[in-house]
Parts: sequence; C-alpha cells; structure tokens
Amino acid sequence: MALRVYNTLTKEKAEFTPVEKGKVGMYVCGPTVYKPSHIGHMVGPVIFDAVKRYLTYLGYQVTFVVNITDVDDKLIVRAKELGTTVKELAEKMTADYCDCLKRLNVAGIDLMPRATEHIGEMIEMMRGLIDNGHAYPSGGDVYFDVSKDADYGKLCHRDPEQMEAGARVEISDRKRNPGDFALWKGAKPGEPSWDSPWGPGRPGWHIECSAMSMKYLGKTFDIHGGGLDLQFPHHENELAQSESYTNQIFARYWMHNGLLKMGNAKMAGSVGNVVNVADLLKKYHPETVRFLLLSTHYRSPIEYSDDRLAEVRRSLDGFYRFFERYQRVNGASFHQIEAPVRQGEVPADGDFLKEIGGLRKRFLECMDDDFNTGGAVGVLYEMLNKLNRFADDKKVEDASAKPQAKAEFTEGVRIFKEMSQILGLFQEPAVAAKGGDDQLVGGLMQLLIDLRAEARKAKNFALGDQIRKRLTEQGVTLEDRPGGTGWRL
RNA sequence: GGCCCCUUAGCCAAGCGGUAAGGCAGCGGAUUGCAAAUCCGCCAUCCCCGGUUCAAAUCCGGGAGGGGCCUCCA
Repeated sequence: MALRVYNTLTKEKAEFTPVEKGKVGMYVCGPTVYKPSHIGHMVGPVIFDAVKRYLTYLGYQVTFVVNITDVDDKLIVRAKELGTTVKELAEKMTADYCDCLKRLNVAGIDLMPRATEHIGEMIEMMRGLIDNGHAYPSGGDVYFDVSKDADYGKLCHRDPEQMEAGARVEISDRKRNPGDFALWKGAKPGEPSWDSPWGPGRPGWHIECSAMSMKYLGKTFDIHGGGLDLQFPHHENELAQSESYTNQIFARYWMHNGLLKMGNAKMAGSVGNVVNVADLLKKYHPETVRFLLLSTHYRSPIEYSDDRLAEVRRSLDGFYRFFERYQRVNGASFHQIEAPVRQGEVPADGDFLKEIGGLRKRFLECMDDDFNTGGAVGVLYEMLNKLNRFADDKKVEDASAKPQAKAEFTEGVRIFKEMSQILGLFQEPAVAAKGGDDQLVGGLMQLLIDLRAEARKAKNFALGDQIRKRLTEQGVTLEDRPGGTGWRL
C-alpha cells in the first residue's frame, strides 16, 4: 500500500510522490515569538514530527523547516510593554519555544530560520514581484496586487469577490484593492527597521515564509503544513505571492492540522484561553501531552481539558507497567531495545509473531492513510494486549520459562518498539517513579515489604494488609508477583 | 451576510459502500489469603427525516445542533 495524503488544495487524498525521488522538503509555519508557547503551538510540531518520522521510516530523506517570526506588530507592542527590545524578547521566547519542543520529543526539525535574518531574500522577491507587475510600492509600503493573480483563493476555495463583500479588511488609501496585502511596511518612528529600495521598513507577515521556504527547500517543495487557522489569509497569500514570483507550483501538498479546543472554543491567544506549555508540563509528563495530541487524527479538532489529560495519563499506565514487566523478563530496559527499521513483512515463525506481524501491518496501513495516528495508537494497544497475553500464557516471567518463548516474546516487543518509535513515543522512561531511584526510599520500601512478607508468612494478614493500606494512603501501590513483591508510586 | 467543516457507546476516539478498531470509566469471571497488575467476557447500529444501492456510519437531498475562516492567531 502506498502513502496517501490529504491535500487542502484539492480537498482529497492522493498518493504521495515527492518532487525529487527519495527526498522530501517540508515546511511548517512556526510561532510569532512574543509570548511563551501555549499548547496550541505544539500541535503542528508534534504532528509533523510524527510525519517526518514516518517518512523517514519509509526511506525518505526529509528536510523539515519551521520558521520563527521574530518581527511583527505584536512583538513591537510586547517589547515596549516589557521595556525590552524586540530582539531580546524574540530570543527569549524562541528559547522557550525550543525548550517546549524538546520536552515533547519533537526532534526532527532541521532548520529554524528567522525572519529578520532573511530580509535580503524578501527584498529580492519583492523586487521581482514589482517587476512582473504583481506588486506595487505605495507610500513607503509594498503591496501585493490581488487582482493580478487569476487564481487567488484557490487554496481556501474562495472567490475573492465574495470575500470582499462582507469582509472587514484593513482599509488603507495606499492599497489599490481592499484585498491587497502588505509585503513591506514602511517604518514608523521607534520601530525596528531595515533599509530597502522603498525606504526603511519591515516585512509583512507572509513574505518571510515564501522567502525562507523557497530558499531552503527550493521553488517547488513537497509539504507545507500549519494550523487550520493559517489557511487564510496566511497560506493563501504565501501561495499567491510565491507562485506569482516563480511562475511555478509552490508547495505540492498542503496539510492543515485541526485546532485545540477548550470546551467549545478554539484555544488561541485572541480568545484568551491559552494554557502555557511550561505550566502544563509541571503537572503532566510531556509524553502524556504528546500522546494526547497523537490520539486524534491530525485534521480533527482536539479536545483539551484537564480531565482528558488525566484520562490519557491513566490509559498510558498499561504501557508503562508492561515496560516494567519486560524488564523483569529480560533484565534490560525497554528503552534500550534496538528496534531496526524493517520494510515489508517481518518474517514470523509461530502464531504469536504472525499475530504481532499482522498488527504491525495494520499500524503501517493507518499511517499510510493520511498519517492516521489515532488509528495507529489503537493498534499499539492491541499489540500491548497480545504481548501481555503471551507473557501470561507462557509464563515468561518465571525462571522455568522456555527460552524459545522468551525469544518470541522479546521479538514481539521489538516489533512493538519499532512501531512506537514512528510516533516518537516511549523513547525514554516516562515514569521513572518518583523516588524510585532514591536509595534511601528504595531501602525503606524494601524494609516494609520484608516486614509485610514476614507477617504474611506467619498468616498475620491483618498486619500485612495494614502495611499495604497505609502505603496506599501514601500513594504507593504494592504488587505481589510470582517473583516477589514490587511497588510503584 | 459569505465560504468551509464536524455530529460514532457515560467520556475520548478509529472508520472513506459490505454489515461498528482501540482507550478511559463500569459490570461479570479467572488469578490472589485479600488486593494490585494481567488475562477472559459483557457494554453502540453510528444526531433526525427522506433518497440512491443487492448492500450506507460511510454516497445524495433536507432538517437540527456544534465548530472554523472571512481580522492577529499553531
């Protein structure tokens, strides 16, 4: 089966074929760095990180670019409020953004170009657009002339005339048409500015993405992604100016992710209901957040709430307990397993591995179908169930377990790991139980477990249960397993 | 006012014409001294009304409810 991708431009799924065989260029719109990142900012990066992982798994060499908008009205206003410079604010907030990405295991971004470092490219592009009649300077500004672009509106499937009807576009006597948008804004006193043939100023919002994406990925590249709310005007304008400039197709596949919802409204700075990533991560492990974002298909809105996060946290427990189980069987951590990337069928002997192989196939089919991570996550749960069942049936934790059974079990776990890596999940121990590494706590726990064991041996269950009950009150759960008693927080 | 999209069990969520994945919660059972963990089983006919089809959650038309965009927004 081949990878199929939904394209906003055509409104349908089509088989994915890159411009250049074996390579993929992917550009995703990043944040305007004027405030700390909220969770909504993480949706795109996490999803496209998974997209890159999967494309890489399929053998493509992927270049993943996320831009940083480091000059803009909001930055100027915010910097003034804080009594700092735009540059300093941008640097600080970019660091925050990068830190959030790192914690959510978004590891695939190759380049993060800054708008302010590409003024030259933008000027060159504007010059070209003015020369070919698609843009015009006006009173120190430069505008894109929408009326000169025959297929303007094709991304959003809108007729420009209809849009203008009830539109509340910025009125300016410098524009020829109300729908025209600024490529360059003439400097006002006190604002950061750069020299240009049209006088000092700064770039408009859309031009940076055209200039930078084409610089790093070429005039025609494969995937352009971003939030659904960026479709218009940002992406429509980006597309219009780029294709007017090069006379070539800009991005071949436009992918738009659904927005995060708080209750029944989207989460956004403009709505004022944002949840800071840094704050959130104080309460929930990053993997819980990543898992939540990948549990839904990327084009659907994602329900966000504290209850939901708590539920995800609970549902993740099954995986984490299984990893502990694996460690009991093999003595090594699940996280150290090397799971090679294998194309095609995995050779399988025996019903168990055939079953796991079948699930692996289903997982891959989900990903092939427009990166259906939600379906893929479901398959992961099914694998977990099969793995546990096999472990129960064959008693792989017992010393008497057959080496053959243990080997099959281990191979099954490797396949599970191979799949989970594609989603960027379970890469590191997520619940290194608080205090679990602490020698003193470990020693004290062993003491209590030993005392309880003695009480139980003497059939003093009342005392044994009291020890367990009081530990439960402290948030410690005991598990009596064949090989002895374990505990976790 | 215009343009899009969504509606699947108590909650979250796959599904893209062939008779409803998965998770959380709940219930019953195995296991356990009792638990925990794990396993087994149970738990929906897909917002409503029509239509197309041998066959529809899936296609078409209408209705109801919710959301997004048209303005900065991931």
